[in-house]
Parts: sequence; C-alpha cells; structure tokens
Amino acid sequence: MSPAPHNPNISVDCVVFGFDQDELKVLLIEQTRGPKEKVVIQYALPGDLLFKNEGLDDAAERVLYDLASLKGIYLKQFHTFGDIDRLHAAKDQEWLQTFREDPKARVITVAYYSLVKMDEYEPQAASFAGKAEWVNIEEVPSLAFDHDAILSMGLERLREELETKNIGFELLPKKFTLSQLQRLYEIILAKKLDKRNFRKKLKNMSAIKPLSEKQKGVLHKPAQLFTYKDD
Amino acid sequence: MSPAPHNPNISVDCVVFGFDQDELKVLLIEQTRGPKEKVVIQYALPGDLLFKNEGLDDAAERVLYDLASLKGIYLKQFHTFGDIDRLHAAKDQEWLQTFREDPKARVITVAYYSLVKMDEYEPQAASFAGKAEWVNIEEVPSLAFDHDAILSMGLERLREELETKNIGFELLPKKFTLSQLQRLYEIILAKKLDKRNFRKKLKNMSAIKPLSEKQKGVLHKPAQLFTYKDD
DNA sequence: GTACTTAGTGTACTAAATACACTAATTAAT
DNA sequence: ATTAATTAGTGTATTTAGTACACTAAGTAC
Repeated sequence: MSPAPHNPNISVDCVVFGFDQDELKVLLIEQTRGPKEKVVIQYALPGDLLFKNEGLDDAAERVLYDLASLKGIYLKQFHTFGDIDRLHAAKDQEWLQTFREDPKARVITVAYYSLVKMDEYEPQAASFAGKAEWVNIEEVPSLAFDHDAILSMGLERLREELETKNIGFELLPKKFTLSQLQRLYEIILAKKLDKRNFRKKLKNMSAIKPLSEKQKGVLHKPAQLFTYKDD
Repeated sequence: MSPAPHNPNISVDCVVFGFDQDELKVLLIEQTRGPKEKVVIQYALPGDLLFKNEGLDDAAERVLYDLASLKGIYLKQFHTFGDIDRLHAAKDQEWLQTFREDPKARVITVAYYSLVKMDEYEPQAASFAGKAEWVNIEEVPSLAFDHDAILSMGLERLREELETKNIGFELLPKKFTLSQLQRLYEIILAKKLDKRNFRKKLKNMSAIKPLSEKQKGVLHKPAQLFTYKDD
C-alpha cells in the first residue's frame, strides 16, 4: 500500500431514466471513433470531470444540461465508484488513448440517478460530445469502463425508491392515467400488479388527484387524467 | 463556473457506531492543539486522505484500523460530500493551518458508516493521531468541518437499515438476550417497542437461534442467550 | 349496431401489526 | 426462610394492510 496521498480526477456520471411507450429507457452517450467518425465503438453514461469551483450536485446538473439539454430534473447521488482500475478494462484502453492525455490516470466517479419526464424533454446532443440516445433498458449493450456496474446499481436504487417513495410521477407527464402509472410500476419492478389493489393503495396514499379532464384520441373508453399533489 | 477540471484531494470519513450500556455511541477523534498539546479544540470523525493504490473501501478499512485498531467490521459507503467550502467553516481555519500545507485545498470525502461490537474491540489511539473516543450520540459536540452533517446522515442511514435489514446484531456481542436486542432497537429508533410483538416478529424472521446457555451474574431472572444464524 | 379495446369498480380472505397483563426465576436483605 | 425487587417470558383478540378475483362502462372502427 502506498504511503502517500494523491489527487485523482473526479467525475460525475448520471444514470438517467425515462419512461415512454411502455418502456424503461436510459440515456446513453454514443462514443464514436475511426477515420470517418462513424464507427460506433461504445456507449457510456453521460458524465464529465468535475470543475474547480463546482459542487458535485452542480456538476451532475451541468452534465445533464450540456450533454442532453436536461434541466431542473430529479437528481440524486447514489454511490461513488473508486476502484483503482475502474477505467482500465481491456476494451477501454484504445478509446482512452484517443480522449485523455494519460490513460493510466485514476478517476473516481460520483454516480447520480435521475428521472426524466420524456414528454417534456427531448435530449439533444451537444456538438462537442457524442450523440445522446434513449436506449431501452433491456437492450443496453456493454458499456465503457465500469458503467455497466454503475447502471446496474442505479437501476437497483430506482427500484428501491419506487417501492418506498412516491417517485413514479417523475417519469410520467404531468397528466397521466392510472393505467400508465401502473404500467410504469409493472415494468420497472418487473412484476404484474392487480389493477384494483393498485388503485386502492393509491387512494390510501392520496398522493394524486383527478383532473376534470379525460384522455383523448384513444380508440377505447377514455381514462380519467390525474396529476400529483405536491401538498 | 470554471471551465477546467481539477484534482481535489479525496478522503474517507467513517461514522462508527457502537452500542454499550444502553447507549448508542459514535467514535470520535479528539484533535488537540496548543503549546502543551493539551487544549482540546475539537472532535472529528475518523478519516484520512486516500492513498494512491488504494480503493475507497480499502481506505475506509485502513482508517479504522490505524485510528482505532478496528478490523473486519461492518462497513458501508453511504454518501460523498463535495461542497466547495466544506472544509472552510470559520471554526476550522486555525486548525487547518496547523495540519495541512494548504488550508484552501479542496477535499472531497466519501463517507462510510460502520457497526462495531464494542465488547470485542476497544479502540486504541494510534500514536500519530488524536485519541479515539466513544461518545454518546446524545452528547456529541459540534464537530470539525462538515462532520456534523456527515454524522447526521450516517445516523439517518443506520435507522433506515435497522428497519429494513437485520443489522442489529452487528452492534451486539455474539451472545445476547432478546431484551438487549430490543433496547438496541428502541434506542436507535427512539421509540418504545412492545416486548411480545417484538419477539413474535423475530420468531417469524428466524434470524436468531437460542443457545443452551443463560445470562449470568444478574440480579434477577436470567435471560436466555441467543445468537445470529448466518444461514 | 356489432366487435373491439381499455377503464373502472367491490367484496371476501389472508397475513401482518398492534394492544394489552400476568406468572416465573433469580438476587439481596432481613 | 421469607420477602422485596427486578427483569424474563408468554398468548389472544383486534385492527390494519395486502391479496385474489370478474364483470360492466365508454369510447372507436367498421
């Protein structure tokens, strides 16, 4: 063990969840490489090195804004990853050399997870970064560095929070139907829920209130729209 | 906002809990200063800067071993504190100058909480550090830097874990009575529990098993001793 | 107006949490 | 040996939360 302290780089990485079309998605940055800048070599979580006069939460907000034009969204720190070799998987060596001065430099990353109302925000790639892309959680490829582990812990935390706190609405439009909310729970928790029991529980929690408005443009009985009470 | 990354120092700080004599205690390092090294100026959580070839968890283990001779104990990362000015409260300026080269240097700290069987380990101060001392959680003075906030979040997490996971035994001797376990819950959660309901719940969880041994040397009916099953 | 689709609703059963009071075993003092 | 003091140990009834389950209602497309 080395007897001297040192000064690693610090980054933040964000696991950004969205829900759309009955699918749980995560926002990934496409890292391209090659002569024509066309060959996709891998995907990574949105992240960046910490700036000098910036708090950790600030950095996470900045990352989401710069890389995906996301602003004012639910954001929560969940774990810090600091293994010595977390950047140095064989698959990442080549890529590291194209982007960083010193591929051996140590980087400790503080991970956040984040919930986005996909109807309100359409991520746009900043020009300097790779393209930001929503990827179905079921179809996420192997990611750069230890981002697989980060994503997987982020997903675990999302599930925990969803079962204990009322955060489901952070992933839905302001106005939503009870069936939408239920599908969200079913998909994230990967289990079927009973419609009547689900609604009974919601009623007891009284966290939502009905609007005087109904669903439109559907080819079946239109559902009552609800919204969250902030009380 | 500064447009350049930088390399702050990284430290780990540990919120170490112990339980003894019906009191929840936390391990603090006494920081002394002055001509005779006798004037106590403040207490701090055990912590140290991260070494070069050391993972975060390793650093936390090292800190506990070096500062308190604690080894092989329950240890869990819970939050990373990175405010720009977290070291720079007015009360800390003087002290910083005596210990660190640059009192303006930024330090980001990864916080752990830790559970200790106090009967097995008696902390001993390493010579180079301040004295390690168990302090009743109710009597903790204002700590150095932002350690008040770290302690307070650590305590919050201890309470959450105690209600959801079976971690109570980490704070008790290997052999314990049900009343001891109940008092531990009562004191940490700061609420009274019903004896019969508490025992009923334990029975259902079947996480403990009775030993063929009874409490000794008490001036009342001796209680059955139990131990945790690891199964 | 018929077929299709999803919305919306109540009741009976089961499991978990709560409220509650007395007897048993030991020590210390007399 | 008896008594006082102290904590250990035990069961039942009630309330609350969770589960299982099936039909009618409101709209669209044809």
